[in-house]
Amino acid sequence: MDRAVGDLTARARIRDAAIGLFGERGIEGASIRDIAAAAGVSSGLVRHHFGSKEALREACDQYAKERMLQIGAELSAEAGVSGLDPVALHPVAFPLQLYLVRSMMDGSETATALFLQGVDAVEEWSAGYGIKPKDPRGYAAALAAIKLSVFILRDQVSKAIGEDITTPAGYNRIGQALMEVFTIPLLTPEQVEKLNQQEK
Amino acid sequence: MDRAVGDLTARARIRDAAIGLFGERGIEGASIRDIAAAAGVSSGLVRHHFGSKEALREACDQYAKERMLQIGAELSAEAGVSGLDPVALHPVAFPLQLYLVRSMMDGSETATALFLQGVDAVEEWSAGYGIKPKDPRGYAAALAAIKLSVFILRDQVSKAIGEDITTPAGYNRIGQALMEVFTIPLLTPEQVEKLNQQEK
DNA sequence: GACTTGACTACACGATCGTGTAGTAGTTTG
DNA sequence: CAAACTACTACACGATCGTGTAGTCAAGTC
Repeated sequence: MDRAVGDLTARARIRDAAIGLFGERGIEGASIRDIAAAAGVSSGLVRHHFGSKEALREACDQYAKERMLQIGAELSAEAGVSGLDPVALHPVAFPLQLYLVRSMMDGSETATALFLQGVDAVEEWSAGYGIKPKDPRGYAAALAAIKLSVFILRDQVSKAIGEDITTPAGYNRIGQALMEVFTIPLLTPEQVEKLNQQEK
Repeated sequence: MDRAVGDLTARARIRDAAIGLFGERGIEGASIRDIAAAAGVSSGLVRHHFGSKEALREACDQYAKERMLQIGAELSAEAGVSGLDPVALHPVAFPLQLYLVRSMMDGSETATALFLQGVDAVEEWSAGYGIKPKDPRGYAAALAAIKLSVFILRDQVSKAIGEDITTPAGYNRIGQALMEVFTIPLLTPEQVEKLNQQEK
């Protein structure tokens, strides 16, 4: 029988279902039986292919990481994009990003390593861009965290602006708003100096 | 017997233990037995005082919300602070903030309402501050989310900068870095315009 | 054609979960 | 003093969890 496009193997379906459910409900919140049901297989098959829940999670980590890097490479190849990469907004990358953040929050080393890699990238980019923060590393870490913030709080942000940011329209809107955060100086250097003195 | 300062009632100890464990491990990750053990009581007493896990969570939501607003009011009374409020950095507020974010991510209405309240505050403040974004609501939502991002990813950010941001020193450092994000314009309005045209 | 191998299911296991029940000790109330 | 109430513990319950075991079935191998 021919395999139609999107007609994945059971192993791939399990992995995709796991990434989806883990990302939505967290690692603890999604049971192997839930994942098996979502993939349309028995729970035993999950164990057969991945051995344990922890191993399944590591496989998801690895796959999500590779796909994210792959998508990022594709996007930066087809257009010279700026440091505020649009990877996170890519339709395929979206569930991957959700999963990685959840996994990261639950202590995944792979996901954390990917974050650190992102911080490195931001740091290099900002240096090449001519930005000279007093603390380049801290600056890059803050920017990297900010890039994920809207993702993590997607439900709350959606509710706040009255528009689902997981749709292209809402996504665009919050993307624009984020750009304005980076465009409008909220504080002048003088104000920062003043605040620093208050703290002492 | 006199009650020493900090010698809380069992009910308060349970609530505080729940906020701590829920915040660290997530709602699903912390069992009633864990919470009871952390509070030094039997698991039955948790049920006696709060009825159910869901009710315990709602009590934690309510308490955390009230305490956060209370701390915020105290801080803004003792010093006219700017819109980038230092509430989140207050030592007492820290575990409360951790809890609220977790609860929010797990779908708490109370925590989400507090977030929306924060967006309102940011929007009002930025308007009074003379900031004129094209999308004031989206801008405020993005800023509110950013304020929480460093919190949520505290472990990863700490690892990235090689310093624990839950300590005063590390906290100060990442706070400064965040201020620089708001001080240094990353994109000029012309660049934003250019990016918008690319998307179409 | 017998044998092996891998994909897959069905089912049972111990542990842990939230919850329910029964009962004790101490204080308050009439 | 007795009754009632509150704080609290011990323990048992059904459900669900991750995991383990046994076995089916089809495809490939010699």
